[in-house]
Amino acid sequence: MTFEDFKRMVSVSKEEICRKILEGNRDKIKVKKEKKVVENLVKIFDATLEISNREGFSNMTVRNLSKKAGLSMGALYSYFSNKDELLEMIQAQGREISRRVLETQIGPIDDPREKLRRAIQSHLYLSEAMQPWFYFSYIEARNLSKTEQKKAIASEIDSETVFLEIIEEGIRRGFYAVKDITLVAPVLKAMLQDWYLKRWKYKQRKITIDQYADFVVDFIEQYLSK
Amino acid sequence: MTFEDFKRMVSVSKEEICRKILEGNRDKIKVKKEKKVVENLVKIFDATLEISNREGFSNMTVRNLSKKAGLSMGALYSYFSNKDELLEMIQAQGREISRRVLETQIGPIDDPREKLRRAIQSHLYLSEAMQPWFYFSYIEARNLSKTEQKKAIASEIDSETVFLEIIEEGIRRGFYAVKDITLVAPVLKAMLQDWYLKRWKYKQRKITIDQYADFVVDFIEQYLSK
DNA sequence: GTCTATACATAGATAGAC
DNA sequence: GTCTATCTATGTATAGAC
Repeated sequence: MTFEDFKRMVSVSKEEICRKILEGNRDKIKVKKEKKVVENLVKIFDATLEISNREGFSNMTVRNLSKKAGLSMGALYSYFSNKDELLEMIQAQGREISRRVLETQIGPIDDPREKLRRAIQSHLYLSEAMQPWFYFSYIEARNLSKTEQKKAIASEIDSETVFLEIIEEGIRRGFYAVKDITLVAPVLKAMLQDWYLKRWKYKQRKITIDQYADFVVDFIEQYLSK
Repeated sequence: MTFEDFKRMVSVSKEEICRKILEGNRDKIKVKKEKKVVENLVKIFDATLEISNREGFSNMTVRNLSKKAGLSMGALYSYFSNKDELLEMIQAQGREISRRVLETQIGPIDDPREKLRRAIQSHLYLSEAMQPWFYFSYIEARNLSKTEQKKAIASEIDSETVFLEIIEEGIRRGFYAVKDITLVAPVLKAMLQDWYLKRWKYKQRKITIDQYADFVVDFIEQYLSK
């Protein structure tokens, strides 16, 4: 599967995402016309991600957001009741999509080696297709409330566990060498995150997503091979 | 060399660091008594790092800082002329110390394999000894002015180049396999950074710094080995 | 549903007494 | 060298007209 195939398969269009956000937040959003809501949510999240990823969420004023999104301040507050709620909505949706996509991508695969490759690839592809969301989620997690921070941490641990279990299965089935793998999943996560955290670096050096994916897979497999 | 040896060798005490900051900023700091300055700078940076690493630099108010540092707001402004300058001072000092320590630690070593190991170890040890500084520098780099951001990027590239050149030398001298190493240094950096960015994770799992260092060295060497 | 106008709080920064 | 008091700008959030 290429990156283009991936984008077609998983529905990560802005409208799609905003429709899901609406579903999960009917109580918080005051406006009732579904079409209108989705339309405006796209504007709001686009603007929020753009401003925040440039100058930080706490430096983004609602006035700035209003201007960039093309909605008045009053109108904005019909879609969220305060700034923190806006932050939470984006974070929650990011987690939800990650979990779902990863699950559907690797669920059916049996061979642990193939499964590991696809898990790495899917993770990178998804973070590429939704780069602003992933960057935002990582960087702004610190601005969440204590309870929401716990959810972010749980999500990180969760996706790490997915990798760990694939590797353990690979060892059990004799595909990988028997060795201490405590730190493999954590550093693998770090490598995957670096792709969207340091986009500037890889762009500048003209590294494609497939080159990066191949490298990470190769790197990990060398370590796990007997 | 153990972590304890390292801390004794390189002078990374708060006073030491603040004395260096004073040297580089005599023009910006209005107070003249050297002893007093160092004493207060320690309080100011301690408080800044503590508050910022918890809730972000932009969410830290000068009032909060004043309270935590035990100095009035008026007094604070004798040590920096505005909040951004405070940010820059910390960042500049972090870069300077990193560069210097890394250089002195690996400078004299000849064998590329030994050099690579020491570079990884020193980098981790330093980031451990100065964890709040490193965390702050990474996270708050985005709040710097465009010119200062360029310096931060240059510093990242610079330390990456150190690793790259050691590895190239290792290949030339026949210690490592001849293969494409374009992405080795970037992901190595990502792994080193993860240690101070996700302190909570490694602490919780009781991973020691030496365990982590050994793993990263092993991981990289497996990949580079013929 | 969306706007404008505004209330109210809190931010960064400084002046002038001590 | 340090403090308190205060200025001014800007922040979030809402009320009420359209």
